[in-house]
Amino acid sequence: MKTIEQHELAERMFTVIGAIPRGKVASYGQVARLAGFPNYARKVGQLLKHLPPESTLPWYRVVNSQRRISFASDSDKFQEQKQRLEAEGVTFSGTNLIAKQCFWE
DNA sequence: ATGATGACCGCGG
DNA sequence: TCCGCGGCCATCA
Repeated sequence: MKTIEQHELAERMFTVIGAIPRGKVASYGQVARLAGFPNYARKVGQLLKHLPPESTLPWYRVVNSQRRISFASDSDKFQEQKQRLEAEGVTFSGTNLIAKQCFWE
């Protein structure tokens, strides 16, 4: 993939993520597709991973296609993401499965 | 150059 | 629902 497109890819993916409404979630794959880069779900994760801590981007509204948080359930990151989502009204089942609150069906 | 590693995905069993 | 497997694509040792 060309370098110039890399920039476009990141820019568009951030735009898409920023468009996810409060209380709703979207999967990595969906973000990639809507950004115009199907098959780049892993890239989304890679970008969020390097996101600066002070970023205001709602990274926590991105979960995997199984409607689950992609961090180990015992990790701090998992707790943080879950807490942020619950603060917006997102509900989890006992097995940490997120209720059907996907932005894009 | 090559193989391992991810904040992944979809299909089966 | 829970696993395993193959496919996917960039990054790094």
